[in-house]
Amino acid sequence: MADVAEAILRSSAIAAQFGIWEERDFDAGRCPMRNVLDRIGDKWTMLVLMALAGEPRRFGVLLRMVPDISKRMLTQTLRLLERDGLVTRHVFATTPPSVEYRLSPLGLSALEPLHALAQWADANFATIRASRARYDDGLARTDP
Amino acid sequence: MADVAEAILRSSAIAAQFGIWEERDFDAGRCPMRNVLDRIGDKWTMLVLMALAGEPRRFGVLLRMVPDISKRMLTQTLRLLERDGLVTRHVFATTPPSVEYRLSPLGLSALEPLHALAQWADANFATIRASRARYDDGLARTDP
DNA sequence: CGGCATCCGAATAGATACTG
DNA sequence: CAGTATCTATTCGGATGCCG
Repeated sequence: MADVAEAILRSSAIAAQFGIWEERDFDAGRCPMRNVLDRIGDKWTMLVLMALAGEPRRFGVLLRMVPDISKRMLTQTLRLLERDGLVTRHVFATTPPSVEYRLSPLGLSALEPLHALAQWADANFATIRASRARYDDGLARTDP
Repeated sequence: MADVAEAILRSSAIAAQFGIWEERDFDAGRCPMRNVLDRIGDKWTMLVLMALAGEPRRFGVLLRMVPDISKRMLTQTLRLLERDGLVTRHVFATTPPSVEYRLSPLGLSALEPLHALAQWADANFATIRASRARYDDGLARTDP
């Protein structure tokens, strides 16, 4: 029961947050949530952050760790993370050159909410899949 | 200092999570995080969830609350949320018909990690903007 | 009021080839 | 090794019009 009460409180907090953002209008440039989601919500960012969570990684290592990502997309993702200050880039002037990427303190701090989200996703994915199956089945039966 | 240690712990947990998901391969259909991010990471889902946080809302109300969303996108977003079981749809056979959407218990539970993410976004957005400005400025100066 | 169908331009991302 | 450049296929989303 306590968690229901907490959920209600949270929903009020979210609703209030929505109100605040609404007043400042939701212009993508100024809304923090839209900005953050635009970044971590894309196809690869979250996987790259996770791959960097344990220790710094070199470009080629990341390329092999993150499944199916292309060099083009990995470069772009890393550049955007670097631009936002979540990741730092260190070039070692060896031959052949090697470049290491690591999470900044800011990037590390982002792992907290992202981990919470990951936990929720893991805990509720089965339920969601079941709901999808029911929904799709319902549609399928009414159609033919 | 304690929070640094916690951050390290979290990063290990994330790295471990990555390893688990990696083994089961990250196929979009089977990876919980990719599924969840594919949903809440799109342009409108988060805003719709926030608009529904406080109380149930009718379609037309949502259309006015969420800035710049079109009927097409609102319908699509609500359908996907309904399919995943985060939102329930209630039709009232009045004339003209009215349809109410509300968060399910599952949807309510999702607000917790999302709220954490929203807090992080709000707290760190200024830092991120500053980082972007520095980065862009650095690029601008080296170019011409 | 609450949708669905269609069209079309814009944005995304994969494939491929080339470079210091 | 760590990128960059270019081209193209696909996806996304806005606009519009129609319906119960």
